[in-house]
Amino acid sequence: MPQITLPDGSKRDFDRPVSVAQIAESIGAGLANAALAGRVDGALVDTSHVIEKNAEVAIVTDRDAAGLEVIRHSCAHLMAQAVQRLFPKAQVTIGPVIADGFFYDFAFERAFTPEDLQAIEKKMEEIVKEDLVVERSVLSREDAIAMFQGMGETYKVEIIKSIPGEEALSFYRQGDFIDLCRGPHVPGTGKFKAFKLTSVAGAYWRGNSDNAMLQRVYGTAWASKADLKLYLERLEEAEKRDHRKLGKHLSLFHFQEEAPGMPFWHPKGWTIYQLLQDYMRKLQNANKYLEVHTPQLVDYSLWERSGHASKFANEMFSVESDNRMYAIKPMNCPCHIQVFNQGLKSYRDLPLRMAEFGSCHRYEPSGSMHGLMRVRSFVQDDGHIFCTEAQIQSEVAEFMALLFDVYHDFGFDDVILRLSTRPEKRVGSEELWDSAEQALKDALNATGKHWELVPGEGAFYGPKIEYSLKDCMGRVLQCGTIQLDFFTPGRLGASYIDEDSSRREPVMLHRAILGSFERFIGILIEHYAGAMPAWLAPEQAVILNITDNQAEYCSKLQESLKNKGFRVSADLRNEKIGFKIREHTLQKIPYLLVVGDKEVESGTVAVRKRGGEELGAMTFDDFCTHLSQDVARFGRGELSAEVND
RNA sequence: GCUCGCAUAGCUCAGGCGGUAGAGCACUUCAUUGGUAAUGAAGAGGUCUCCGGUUCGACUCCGGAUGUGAGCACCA
Repeated sequence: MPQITLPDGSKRDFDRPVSVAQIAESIGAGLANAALAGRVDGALVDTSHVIEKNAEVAIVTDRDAAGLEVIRHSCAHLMAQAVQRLFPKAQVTIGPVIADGFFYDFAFERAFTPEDLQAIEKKMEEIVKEDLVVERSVLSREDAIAMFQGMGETYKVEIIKSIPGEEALSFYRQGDFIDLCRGPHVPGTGKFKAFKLTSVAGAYWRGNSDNAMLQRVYGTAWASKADLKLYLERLEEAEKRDHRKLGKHLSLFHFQEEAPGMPFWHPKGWTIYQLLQDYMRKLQNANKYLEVHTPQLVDYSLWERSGHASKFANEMFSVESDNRMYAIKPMNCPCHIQVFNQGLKSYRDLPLRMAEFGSCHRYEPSGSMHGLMRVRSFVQDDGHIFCTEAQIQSEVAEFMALLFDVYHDFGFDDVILRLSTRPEKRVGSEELWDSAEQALKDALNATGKHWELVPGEGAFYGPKIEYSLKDCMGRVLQCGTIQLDFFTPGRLGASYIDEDSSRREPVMLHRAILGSFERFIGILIEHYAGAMPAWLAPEQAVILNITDNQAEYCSKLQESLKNKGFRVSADLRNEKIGFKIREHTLQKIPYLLVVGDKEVESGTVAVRKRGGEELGAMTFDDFCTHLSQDVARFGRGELSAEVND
């Protein structure tokens, strides 16, 4: 006789085993209708799940994050059913929930077209109208394999065979469609209120590029039409912020066929680039980094010695000249070790922090390139710390403090920390890995922030921490990293003399905060929607005259502001003021300084902020103070500007 | 690299049973000197990405290359 405890603490007694749906019914008809699943003692179950013992039960509806997941998961089944009705030859494989939606991979003789997508969506609507009951059942492995074999679903057979253990498997049937699935699922196909198929693309079976390519159909599903609309608007917003689009519109950079994946930086974009680099250089100097500069072209033998050639030969650009093979450096660390190796090093020299803004090239696969986010030529805020094992933890801690400061200056306060530990294939003793991983864990714990463990994802030469930030659209972007390396220094002959006069190999920490400047600028453009905060804006202010009468005053004003170190231009064209305001607003200039006869007479400027706010007339000195204060704020807490077309 | 799209003026994009193309903005010139998101008029501007094929004729159809987009795979 189960006693059910509801989330509000109230208890209900039933005189026989009771299903989640019946519990919902007992509370109210509205809730019974809204019920999508149940949570019994913390575990998600179907509404048909029968409870025999005392339990804590919550009814899951679409107002619950878990309910939305159930909808999306079930929507993947709905789509698979629609696909199989339209294309009986299509085989089903897997269909998981992803952020904001779901996908389902099908094996089919041809690619789906956008027209197919429309037809599938229409068929899905039909199945929703049919309001089929979704039934859970349990089959033994043998029966399940026999059933799917009979249906010609060879991929499903393979999936079942790969599931370890001997326990029975659960299946979900809705009308003519049945799928292997852990569940839970919505009780009926009438529960879907808002979904849309968004795209189709190829995807390898089991994520392995040696396998067949399947057809992956992406979709999104929401609790209501209004939520779906909000989501689609969010996609549109993201499209407007696309750094490739804004980069062209604001004339920051361009790409062209002759240099695929290698940006041509325009004056404005390069201004941002240099400002960022100056900013990092100052911080690094203040944090005892020693900046160096090493060759871009290095004899291939160095890459053979470092071990890169054997693993990354296909990803390195090489140059033959004078019967010698050179590689264009894909990274700076082997060169930094060459600098370290000059002169005998003592333990007193450690930790030695070396930094370089070195131009690197990598032959990235053509399909992986994406605007500034993934390029073939880039510069990192790269640094290598040579230290002893005992110094690892404090070096990592100091690095992290610097990293959080930097991110804060850009308004990124939500940082995701991930520790990747020893992979299967690795070098170094277990004790070394133990202490290295522990040092990283201690440093992470010392931050007091939440961090995730990613087992087995470390590099073969050492564990690493990766730092991802969340932009204003909620997208997660990996930028910073610190990697321990027990391998490369020894391989390239780095050593120091320890206290006891013995020769030892230093540990090397590879580290970056921004990652590559290219990618980071791409991220900033999208984060700020192109409206860079004053400290980074390529043009901080534009002076606009009303008529030719004020031209001379404007030119002098511009000169004075430039002398103060501000980036200011003057637009003295014979155009109406409204026209100029519009043009420079679209160029997202932080401050527009309007000068008419009134201002000339009073020796002021009329200041208009980006976004339209009028600050009124100001003297030259007042404006300088205002702009200086704005610059000093960096991008801390910067709100995303509205996007104009 | 793989699957499927896309490639037309500086930019954003139309277009055509296969008969060598159009708009808006930008640009140039002229008029206009105007107070906070588009002053008016005129003009100039294109090997329709490249290389083959089919055809009397290809920007349009077919094949390939390159670039690019969405995914997948990769990311020292």
